Amino acid sequence: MGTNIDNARWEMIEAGGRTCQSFGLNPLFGQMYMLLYLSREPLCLDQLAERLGVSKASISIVSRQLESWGAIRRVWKRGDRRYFFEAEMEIRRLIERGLLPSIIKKLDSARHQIERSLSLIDEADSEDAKLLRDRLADAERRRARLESLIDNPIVRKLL
Amino acid sequence: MGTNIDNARWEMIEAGGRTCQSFGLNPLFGQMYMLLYLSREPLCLDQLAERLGVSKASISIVSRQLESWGAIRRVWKRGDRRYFFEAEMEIRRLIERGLLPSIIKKLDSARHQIERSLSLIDEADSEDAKLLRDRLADAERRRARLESLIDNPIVRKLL
DNA sequence: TCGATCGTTTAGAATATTGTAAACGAATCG
DNA sequence: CGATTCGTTTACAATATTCTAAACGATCGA
Repeated sequence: MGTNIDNARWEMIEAGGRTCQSFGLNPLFGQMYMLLYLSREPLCLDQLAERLGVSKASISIVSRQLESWGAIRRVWKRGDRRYFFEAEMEIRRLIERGLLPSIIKKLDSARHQIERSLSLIDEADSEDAKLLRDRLADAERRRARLESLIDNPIVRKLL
Repeated sequence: MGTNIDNARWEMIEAGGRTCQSFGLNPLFGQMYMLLYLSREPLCLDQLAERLGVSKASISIVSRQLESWGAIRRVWKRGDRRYFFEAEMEIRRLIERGLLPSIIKKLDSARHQIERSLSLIDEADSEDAKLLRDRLADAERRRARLESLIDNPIVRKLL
């Protein structure tokens, strides 16, 4: 009956890959996270490569990216030179360390761009300039609303 | 002083492209939406192609995708065979028609996959099966939480 | 110190995405 | 009706992404 378990696990891994792909990411991100998420124990690079059927080089690159997002963690076993990866199980930490910082960064860069474009037309007084100013102000209102949504304590709690 | 206005607009268009790119999307989506968002009047395919410096074929494909997401709208001028596009200015509508449906679809497909994997190991009773069941149940809890977050009236209002 | 193991880097192959020109069908107008 | 305009489709070129094998440096143990 091991086959059914393997199938169930593998389908989840594939689904994780497809989900990542649908967000424009390398499917390996989702596959690797899911494999670790469903694994009893942490896995080393070679195990990850073997089970996902890709080279160790890919695993090396993708795993460091996943780690930088806080989605997986590096752990050591004493007396073993290798290191192992385990999935971050606390979704809150994953969101707070990985997702939110990147969104906040984008929102910040958007604010900078809007301000910069506004300053470029500071002295202009044409109809076109007025329209552009209006639209940029509107965009800034949208942007600020999103920002406050993220900071909202109620929303934070729900995450 | 038309140059400064053009610069301000073009920088916003480029920023829109970069934002889309950072989400793994074709930059043209962001560029095109931003161009329409900052435009006084709706623009036709040829105008979009000319102003963004790409072929009409690309515009044709990308515009229909944007339209299907509810990000832009098709409008007609009487006595003109061409049709024109304008940006959807109501961010709420954009979220409700474009973003949320796609998220809901993903959450739904995730639920299906979890259920399917659970049913595959229905009869299994090994330690591995138990662990997998636990993890899948945990994943389902996460998923359901996200779903309820989207449905939460407080959150809906904030959007 | 030598050989083995481990993780990383790199050069380039394989693949997927994106963009174009040209062909096309449909609608419009003289 | 032709001729023209408009949007779409298609075949293919350009580009970007993803993956691998091989080389590499570091570390450990014999």
